[in-house]
Amino acid sequence: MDTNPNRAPKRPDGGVVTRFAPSPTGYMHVGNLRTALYTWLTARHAGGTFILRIEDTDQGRKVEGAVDVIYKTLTETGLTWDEGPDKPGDFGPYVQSERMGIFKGYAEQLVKEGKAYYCFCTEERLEQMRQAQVAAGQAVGSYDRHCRNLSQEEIDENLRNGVPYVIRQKMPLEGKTGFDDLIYGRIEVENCELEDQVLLKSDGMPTYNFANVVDDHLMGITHVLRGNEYLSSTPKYNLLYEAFGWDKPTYIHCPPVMKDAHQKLSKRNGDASFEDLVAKGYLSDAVLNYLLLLGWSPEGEQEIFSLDEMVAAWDPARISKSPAIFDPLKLRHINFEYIKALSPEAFAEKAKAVIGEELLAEIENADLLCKNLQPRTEVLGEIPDQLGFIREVPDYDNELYCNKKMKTDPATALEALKILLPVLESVTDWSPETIFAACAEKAAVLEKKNGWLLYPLGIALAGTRSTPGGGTDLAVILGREKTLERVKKAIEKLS
RNA sequence: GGCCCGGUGGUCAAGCGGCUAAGACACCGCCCUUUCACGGCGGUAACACGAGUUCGAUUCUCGUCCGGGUCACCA
Repeated sequence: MDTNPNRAPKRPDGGVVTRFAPSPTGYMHVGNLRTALYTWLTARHAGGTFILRIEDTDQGRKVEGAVDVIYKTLTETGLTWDEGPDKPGDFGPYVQSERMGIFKGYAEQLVKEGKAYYCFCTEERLEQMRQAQVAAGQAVGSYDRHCRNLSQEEIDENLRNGVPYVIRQKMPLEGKTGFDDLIYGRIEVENCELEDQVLLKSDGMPTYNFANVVDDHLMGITHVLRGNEYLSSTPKYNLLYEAFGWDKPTYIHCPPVMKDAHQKLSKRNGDASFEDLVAKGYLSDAVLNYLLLLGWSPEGEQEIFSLDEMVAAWDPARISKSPAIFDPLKLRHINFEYIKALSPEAFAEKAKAVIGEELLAEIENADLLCKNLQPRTEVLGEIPDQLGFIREVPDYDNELYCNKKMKTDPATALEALKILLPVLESVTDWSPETIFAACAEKAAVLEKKNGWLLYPLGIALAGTRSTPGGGTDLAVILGREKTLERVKKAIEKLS
């Protein structure tokens, strides 16, 4: 294995290279998606390279088709990647499980240089050590560096005898280690707080932290975006870069997306996945737009951003330091903005898909319905809730006819409907304009407000106060036959 | 517990020594109107607390409190 870092392919200097490195768990939860977005934006804003690396070394939770979910989500949201498992570049492989062979050499290089050492401690010894620490009232968890100063003879003998070992990094014993984070600024820790971390496990595989540093370096990553739970381990990352003499990346740690003040948003907490939101009728662009604003703010007042506008406006330094609670209500609103911006045709297509063939068949004028639905729809999946009246008029109380502003009550409604029935029957061209004109004309003759006549029509036709359209629109949506039939029934009910 | 990070209205947030402390969502009211919405206009509501620095602190420093993260041969 060639472990000479100078032999690894190098990217041209100056370009920003970022990477999104999800583990394939079978879903994309919105916190991850937000990280992907921020990472992508950081690359795109700088005209750099965005890499997709799959971290699939978590043997415990392999899920079939999980990688496809990642591809699908990124594709659907427009977060295109330049290199990835399906887009080989010069810095692959891009699936971590296929990279397992390259780490041992790097770890051994550090041993040779005296920056790391073989540790032959057994699980039992480590356990005893911890118990002793507890007994002594010391802080638990830190390795006592027993093998750090083994003699060369001891080491050689152990190796000869095939004693299992791990490779640990030698941490400095004194002083401080710090790093600069683009969001959090300078962060320093005492080196004595740092454990001699394991780089290579006894099975020859790298630990996550080690693999990450090596992979990021080999892939030429210049900006590392990740959750701020890594803030405490970043000094160790830096020490590793220093041990190898590699250039350190710019760190950009993002605060978490929360479910409430105490818990992170997670798969366990229910509908935190992108797929679920889309299934409920949120537009993928809207979800992405909401996520953009959850933990980041632009310089101006703009809130709705196309992908291109995001790229132009992006400034990672404006990422917030504190956690952000995911607010479904705000998401609804953003989604609503996107729905309103849809062309009537585009909306109708989406709406009809949700309504379904069966119900559609009972609607006389679906386009008019959709036109009325568009400004009343925040989430596509909730459209059917507004359509209960189409099949049949629900049971309702005649008190529904009371409306102060329209000056109506059951008595006036009966009067109005009786007047309306012949008017409607006489309409030959069953269009919204004609029907409304006929009704309005009648109202004028009666010297009543339109609402006095038409509010009762809406109740008669739908049996509910809130409907996608006024009385005359409902008449068109339901069709002539149903309309006349329902008006007659309502008159009976009121009589 | 040690170490690290955070703390502006209910939520997202602007602010980066001097402001009547933006804006958005939500909520309330009014207008528009053939219902409900959309839209328009207006309103309620915040700098966790205590010291210090300063002529002056939401902005800087320290402490307290609260919240989160992290302390594996897991990723």
